[in-house]
Amino acid sequence: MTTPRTGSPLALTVLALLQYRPLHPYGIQRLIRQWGKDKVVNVGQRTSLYRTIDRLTAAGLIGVRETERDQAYPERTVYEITDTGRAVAREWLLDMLAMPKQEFPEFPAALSHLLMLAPQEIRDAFDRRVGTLSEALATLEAEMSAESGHGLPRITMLEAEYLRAVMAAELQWLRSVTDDLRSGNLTWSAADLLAFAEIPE
Amino acid sequence: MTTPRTGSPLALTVLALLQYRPLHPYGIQRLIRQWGKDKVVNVGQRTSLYRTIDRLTAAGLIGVRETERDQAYPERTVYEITDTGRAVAREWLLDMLAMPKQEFPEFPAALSHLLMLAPQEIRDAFDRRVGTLSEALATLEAEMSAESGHGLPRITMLEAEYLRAVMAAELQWLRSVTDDLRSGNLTWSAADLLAFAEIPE
DNA sequence: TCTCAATAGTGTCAGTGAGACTAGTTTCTA
DNA sequence: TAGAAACTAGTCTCACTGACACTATTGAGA
Repeated sequence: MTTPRTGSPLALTVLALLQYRPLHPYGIQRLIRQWGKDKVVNVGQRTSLYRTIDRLTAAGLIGVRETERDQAYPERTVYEITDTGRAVAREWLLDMLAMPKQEFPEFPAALSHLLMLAPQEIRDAFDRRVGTLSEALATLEAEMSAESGHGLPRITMLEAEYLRAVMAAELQWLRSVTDDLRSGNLTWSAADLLAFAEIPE
Repeated sequence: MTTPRTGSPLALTVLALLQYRPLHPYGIQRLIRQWGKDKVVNVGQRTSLYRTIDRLTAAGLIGVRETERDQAYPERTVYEITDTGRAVAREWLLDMLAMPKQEFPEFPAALSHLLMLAPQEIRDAFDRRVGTLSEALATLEAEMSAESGHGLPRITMLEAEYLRAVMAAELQWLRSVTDDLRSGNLTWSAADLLAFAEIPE
């Protein structure tokens, strides 16, 4: 009956959706996709969804509404949120908004080992990254203008705005670095390497 | 003997450090901290480090050099990288650089549920986030200028540059949103909420 | 008619993250 | 100088995530 220490994105989303109305797991998954929230929570792995639901149930944050049988599909358990669930969701949300969490995305980690590669290889890799990243940015912006054209208020698109801001920053940084690599503005020598590799024991 | 499908930041870092010289696990951990790489790989949890080392050993990417006994401390197993390890590290690195990975940080997920909160609560939460985030940015910039003053070449600070670019973008976005919230430029009504909540079944 | 996609759920494994626990050693300090 | 704190070095468990595969049924399209 203890509430999980930290609300994961998926757990928060489940609680949030159940505040609109009771749903069965598959319905939650569909709704996440329909509302485009699959950009910010990973619902591709249904295992996680079912496990999350189990945990939330065990913690008393959600409960079983009914078990319906559509005589066509497997049994579907419909869940609803509890009062505790409503309160906890608010707490989690406030916490996740106010306190930045140290996360460890893989790109900066990779960046810190560039010395393993030749300059040419780095350029090629960065070029490829710029390519896929700018495509993704274009897609995102298309979706955003489609949605706003559809009359959706801005408050429902803040997460997309944020993603756009961060992606744009990454792209801009990448482009400036590739420029510097190409122009010879960013070079390093074997001597640098050795100096850096002076390992204190 | 199969190489793990995907190289985690930590696994890559272990391989990278062992290219400079053989090390024991604790030495790896210290080196990560000394070189400031603990900003981009999570080495706080030593469990992961030991497990990663076991996996790399099982995969033949690293091997046991020797087992030394300093008669003071527990036994220390010293590992060294293998030729396969060197090759795999390069592959992983190129892959991680070139192909952006879909990751799911919690902040955008939280953003997508702002409708659960009152405008005032959102403002407060954002203000707190701006506070801690700008402190973190200041710290990072201080470290960067210290390092560059210390004569370290730019190539060794690219990950810090990247982090700074992304953090700055997040801060700028946050500030613009809080401004809009305060100025009344970003509002929403119960009607918006209902329209948004029209759930197709 | 056959295949494919969608519906709905289960299972297994690898890996990460947080934390506690053991146990010896050096260093600071009251 | 005794005791506290911090460092060295490693183990263990638990909770959670992510990837992938498997079972079954149904409806739609080629």
